Amino acid sequence: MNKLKHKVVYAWDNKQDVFVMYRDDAGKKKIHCIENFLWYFLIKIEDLSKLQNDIIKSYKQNGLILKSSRDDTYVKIYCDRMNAGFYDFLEYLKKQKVELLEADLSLTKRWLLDNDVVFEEDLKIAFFDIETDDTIGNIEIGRDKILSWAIVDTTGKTYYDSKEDEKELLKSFLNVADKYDVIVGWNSAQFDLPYVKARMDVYGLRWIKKDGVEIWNRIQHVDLMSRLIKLFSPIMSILGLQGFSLNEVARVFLKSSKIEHKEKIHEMYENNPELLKEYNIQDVKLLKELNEKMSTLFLMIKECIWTGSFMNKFYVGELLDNYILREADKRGLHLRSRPDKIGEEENRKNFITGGYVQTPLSGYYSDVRVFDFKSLYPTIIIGWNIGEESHVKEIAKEAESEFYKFLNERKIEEIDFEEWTLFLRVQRRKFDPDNKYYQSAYNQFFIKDVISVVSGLTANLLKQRKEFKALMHKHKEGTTEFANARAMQEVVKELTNSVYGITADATSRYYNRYIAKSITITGQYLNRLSSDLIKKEFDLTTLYADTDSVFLQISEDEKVEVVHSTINRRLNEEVIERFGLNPSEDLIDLEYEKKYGRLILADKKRYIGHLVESDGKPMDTIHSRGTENIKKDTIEYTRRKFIELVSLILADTDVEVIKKWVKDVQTEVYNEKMDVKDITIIKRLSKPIAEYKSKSGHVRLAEIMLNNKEIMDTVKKKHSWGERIHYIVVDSKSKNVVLDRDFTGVWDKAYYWKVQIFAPMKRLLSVVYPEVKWDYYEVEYMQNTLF
DNA sequence: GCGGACTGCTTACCT
DNA sequence: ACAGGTAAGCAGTCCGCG
Repeated sequence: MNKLKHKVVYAWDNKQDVFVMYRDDAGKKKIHCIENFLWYFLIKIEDLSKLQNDIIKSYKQNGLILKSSRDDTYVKIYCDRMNAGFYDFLEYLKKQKVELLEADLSLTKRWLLDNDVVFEEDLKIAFFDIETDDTIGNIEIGRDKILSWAIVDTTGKTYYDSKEDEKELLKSFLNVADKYDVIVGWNSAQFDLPYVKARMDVYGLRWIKKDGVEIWNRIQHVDLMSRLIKLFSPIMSILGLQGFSLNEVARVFLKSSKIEHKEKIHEMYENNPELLKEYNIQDVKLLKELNEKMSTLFLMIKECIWTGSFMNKFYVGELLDNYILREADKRGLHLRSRPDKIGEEENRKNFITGGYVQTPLSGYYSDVRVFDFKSLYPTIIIGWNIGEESHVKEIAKEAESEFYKFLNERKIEEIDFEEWTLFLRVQRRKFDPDNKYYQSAYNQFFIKDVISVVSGLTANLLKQRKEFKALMHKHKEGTTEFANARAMQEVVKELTNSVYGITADATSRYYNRYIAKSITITGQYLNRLSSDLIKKEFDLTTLYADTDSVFLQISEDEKVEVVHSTINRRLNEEVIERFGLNPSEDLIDLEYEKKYGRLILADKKRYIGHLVESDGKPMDTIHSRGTENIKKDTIEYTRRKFIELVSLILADTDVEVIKKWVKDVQTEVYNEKMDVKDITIIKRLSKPIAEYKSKSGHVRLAEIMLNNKEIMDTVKKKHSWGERIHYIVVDSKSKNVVLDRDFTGVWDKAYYWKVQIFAPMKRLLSVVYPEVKWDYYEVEYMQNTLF
């Protein structure tokens, strides 16, 4: 095969030929076509004996198997994937218990792995948006005409078309889009792209060719909204971001907005074409500006180059898969195929244990310090050399069943820590008398001397991250070098954090319950070990712990560093002693992260307090996790009063004053006229209405709205979430709820007080003032007391 | 018909 | 279309209750 001299912009296949796009020296798109690409998968050489000669022969005769080759470890089987018997053949192999390797790879992926290609970094990008005829009203993909489109590229070059002949309009869109490598839209995976596709099908335009390939197929697509949702949905409240409409995102990040218009799109099209043009172009300009502001695509491109992926398949699982396949390939290793539907179901039957969540010593504390394990799961993957190749499979099942025998129906968190330690010690003597392995807390064993692909990769990623961080500090903020280093640091971080995820993902080729559980359960053990050591060394009791965090009460600042260094030293000593870890390693680091001057520890995953220090920087803010003030289904009134109450508590207000305050709030709820906004409950739909087994208030209301065609049903797709239903409880006993717009002024005050307002407060109050009988305030308010 | 005890479903969160 | 753990509230069911 002649090696491609140019950098690859994009590649795809039609199950027969592979098309590789690059740009020539003049910058023109060119296609390199590998006709009848010889695709293959592999099996292990020891599985060869499981095959029956006559059957293989018949597959050869009918042209399915084209040829085969072997080395010491693997047999490559070259096949015609278009052959009707292809899937039969795979089924036959599975029935013979032959493990298929890399049989799920597309022709493109196979070609990219086997040819040492360089990915093009300088991609030409354009932002696009379409406007469609909205005369009818409801959105239905492809039903009505496309009225206009706008495109702007990264240099600011702008295109717009609104000609009446839709076929010509689409042609011009296609021609402009094809000047670029990637087109970027907003919610375009759900709207613009399928819409254009559907309308092009009306005129058969999707099959127009240029240089021998369909133009439509040679343009990559990115939905900027999906990416920003992934990046920012966890921190929406911090950003003050209400949602992911283009207008809202532009408001928060750009302090800009879409063009306002009162007319419908079709009215603008007919009566005010200039405004439509302005509107359409403004949208793509917002996309361009958003990207400039956040370097989103720049980062994505970096990630693609790094892992060997294309922009239009930008999922963490896919990126990591490409990366690991490449790394394995460099070592001459071939990996098993992704599970089929049956294998996936099998995988799902196993429940992977997660992180350790200690039942908190609920209470009101001062000087609470939070410590965090730095990159806990990556640390474990590296320290224990966890991975497929290092895993000692011969004893895996027996050692696992020993673990479950030991658990004896108990939950892991119920196990006495000393007992667990003792069990592991006995097991280690039994399974690893020669000390050749690392033992995980799940009683699985990993060979010491051959570094696994996943472990080596994770170590490499952590090392890279350190280097990029150092590089960042070497350069000034605002320079290209700084931006690059920061981008790469983020890329590496995202990948590192996802390595554990793919070992527990039932659909991934890296799924392995022994491995996934070894990681999480060792994490549980380390967390408990740290508490154990802290108790022994300093007689400090851990107040709370969740996965990789540990909460301790330490008043003196000087003591914090002592605790930190002592515990880290002891942790590393203990893992060497208990699990046979490499003595030179000094991996585990329980970092000091933040301090609460005061902390109300309410329950698991629910706490709120006065944050006074974080990452070495002084702070002065109320910080909470899981409590009602940050939950989106909390009514506004409660949100406000809750924070007010917390402020009173944190300010050492006398309990009698607080009791009076509670009573006053109750009086207000029962007697004052409330703003609808204050008592509106907002709940989001998560799936199509028909799929609900249990129909709570918001679902019943949504059902009616759906029947009236006021809302669209929820689509069961990634990143497309359902409508938020705003409603008010009129009478809780009879389950009477109304939409906020239909509110008549009648609402169930007793219900609101008891459930929506007082309950969250009571949970805090009974933790802070356990001696007070707060139930008293729950009872119905008597407007006219006898006294 | 209504409530308590219980289970399962649903939402939204934490790491 | 990378994971599991958890609280809280409601729906639905069973059952008792002259």
